[in-house]
Amino acid sequence: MSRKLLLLGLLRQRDMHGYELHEFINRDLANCTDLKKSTAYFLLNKMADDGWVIQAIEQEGNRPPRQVYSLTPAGEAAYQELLRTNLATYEPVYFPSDISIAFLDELSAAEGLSLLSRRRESLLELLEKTKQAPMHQGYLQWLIEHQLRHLQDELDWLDEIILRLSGQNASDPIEIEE
Amino acid sequence: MSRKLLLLGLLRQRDMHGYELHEFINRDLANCTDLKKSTAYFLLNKMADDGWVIQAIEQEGNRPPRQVYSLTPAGEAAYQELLRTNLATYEPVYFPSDISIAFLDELSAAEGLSLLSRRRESLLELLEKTKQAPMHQGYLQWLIEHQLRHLQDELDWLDEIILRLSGQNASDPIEIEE
DNA sequence: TCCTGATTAGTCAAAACTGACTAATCAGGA
DNA sequence: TCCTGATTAGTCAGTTTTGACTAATCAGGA
Repeated sequence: MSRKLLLLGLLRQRDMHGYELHEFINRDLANCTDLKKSTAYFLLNKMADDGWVIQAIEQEGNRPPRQVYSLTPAGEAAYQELLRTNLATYEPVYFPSDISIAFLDELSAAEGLSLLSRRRESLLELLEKTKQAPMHQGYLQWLIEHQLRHLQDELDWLDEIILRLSGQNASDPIEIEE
Repeated sequence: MSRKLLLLGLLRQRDMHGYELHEFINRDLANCTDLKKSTAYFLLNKMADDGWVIQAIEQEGNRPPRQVYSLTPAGEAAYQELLRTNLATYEPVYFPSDISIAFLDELSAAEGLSLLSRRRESLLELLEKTKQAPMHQGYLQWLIEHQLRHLQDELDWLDEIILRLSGQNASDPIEIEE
């Protein structure tokens, strides 16, 4: 749903072809969503079937022809509705990397710590990459700021559980807090 | 990947049938992952095909027979590997609810604020529900704690952007920060 | 006893998503 | 000029995920 909203919102600003949409999203919005090329095409086709967008064939110079998409009135209406629904609801997110935390007691504290420090590396790398993200106009910048805050919070949390684990002997019973 | 790890990890503790697995995950781990029933069955079948688990037919009383799953040695090996990979990497998450933020300039500040306050309601509700989550043993509790911290951070962020938006007149140009 | 609605335990077709592949064109150096 | 590797613009078959449905059994009250 949010992916469709994104595509519609971008097409609303100006007509684009599929590849261009995908390029923009993957270069400039990589830290906000991950939309694979084939998914973008799939959604565009679906929205064309539903009459939300129309495809026009455009030929530029010698290059092979390409599909340029633009919003229809129905697409504009869908956009308005999706925008409001998305704004008004909070979609929960889950942390796939948390699952292994649940099974930490299968490992020695030493191995757990060593693996988690590799996770820390990988998180740090992501944080740095996000900091390098190009500046955006207007509210787009907020998305990056949000992700940045989130990654910082994640780092804090990871350090916290590394600390807890460090204070524990492998054979000690696990302490459960109230 | 993390879903398979979860199923394997649970089956490792004791044999279960599909419905039981799904029940446990949806009741006790609802704030850590969302695994639909049909997805659980799909994954279990796949893992059976791959020789990670075996199905045994169990009949209890008069009830219709059901498939009980248990780990094979190959499943145990897969579990060990998935556990370490999952622990050692940080999987990024994206916020589907952020997409509409990017298009906030399409709305008047008043309408944006009203929609965001409904979002705040929905987030608050989720936060309360998560606080009500039953206590868990050992590291499982950490997952809930993580989700709780995260939701609290999300609330802080939401309040921050509501504040920023409140200070803005609908017709003012958008301020971009350094 | 019979009926009703909740619980248990799934199945299945359809929808959504992805990775791997194709094929053209262009830029640049040998 | 010709060759090579990068860029552009997709397609498509396969995988993953889901919602809607089925069908049995059980608990409890009328």
